[in-house]
Amino acid sequence: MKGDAFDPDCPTRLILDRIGDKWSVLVVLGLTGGPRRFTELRGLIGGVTPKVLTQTLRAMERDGLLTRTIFAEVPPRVEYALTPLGASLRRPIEAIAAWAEENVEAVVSARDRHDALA
Amino acid sequence: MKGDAFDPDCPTRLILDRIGDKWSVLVVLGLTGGPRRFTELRGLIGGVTPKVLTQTLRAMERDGLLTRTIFAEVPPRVEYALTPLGASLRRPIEAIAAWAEENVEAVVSARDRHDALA
DNA sequence: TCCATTGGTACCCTTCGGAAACCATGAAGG
DNA sequence: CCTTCATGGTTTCCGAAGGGTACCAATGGA
Repeated sequence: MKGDAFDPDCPTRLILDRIGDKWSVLVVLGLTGGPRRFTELRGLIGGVTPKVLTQTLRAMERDGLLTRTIFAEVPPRVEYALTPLGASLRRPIEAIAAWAEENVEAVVSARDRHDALA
Repeated sequence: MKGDAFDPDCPTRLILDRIGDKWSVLVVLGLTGGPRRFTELRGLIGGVTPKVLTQTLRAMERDGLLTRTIFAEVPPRVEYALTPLGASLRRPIEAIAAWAEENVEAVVSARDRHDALA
């Protein structure tokens, strides 16, 4: 931690913005079990619309986090798979997810307590 | 990882959304060295506007991640400090930040390569 | 009297995320 | 020959959220 993440022009911020996208996090988690097709991912990740999923996947492909492979078949088949770079994100992301699961209750009760005296 | 983070109604998603807020991450990092005042944080975190910083701090207070202490002085003084719950977020957040710093170069070069053939 | 400091608000505008509808391809079925 | 179906998106529209700038209240000090 060199602290330069505070500088808005530091590229590290750029990464935080990408990870800050909740869908990217879920895509990484969704692809940990191996390659998946568009519709598969769409079903796996509840609540994502096709437009936003496309945007997310394109951006992650652009950043080298995953590959997009088109098979010239009918009906069309497109597979998404994590690159080694994308796979290396799993560990920190799972750390966040684990924290979330452990502390959901504390956060929710804090929120309820706060709302109670509002 | 129970996998229920994929369920949009799972409270874990709620946490991911909060962490997904890039400003929250930077606030946690900014408060690791001890309590700070509003203007201090504002200066430390480059590029944040007062409105958004206020929103972020209020939401984090609501969720029990930090405390907001007002001193009845003139000029007014307000200190923000991490709660134990908020402090426990440091470890996973620093893991993400470390990943970002290690892999910034790879991501940026992937992006450049992609843009080159566009 | 006028100014400076602090911790915000109020206002406005641009952008982004989300919902719903639509589309091109081509094999398969009738 | 015409229709149907599946896939992997795209297009359009809308409301909400993000962000920039200006401003404010309180009070001590010059």
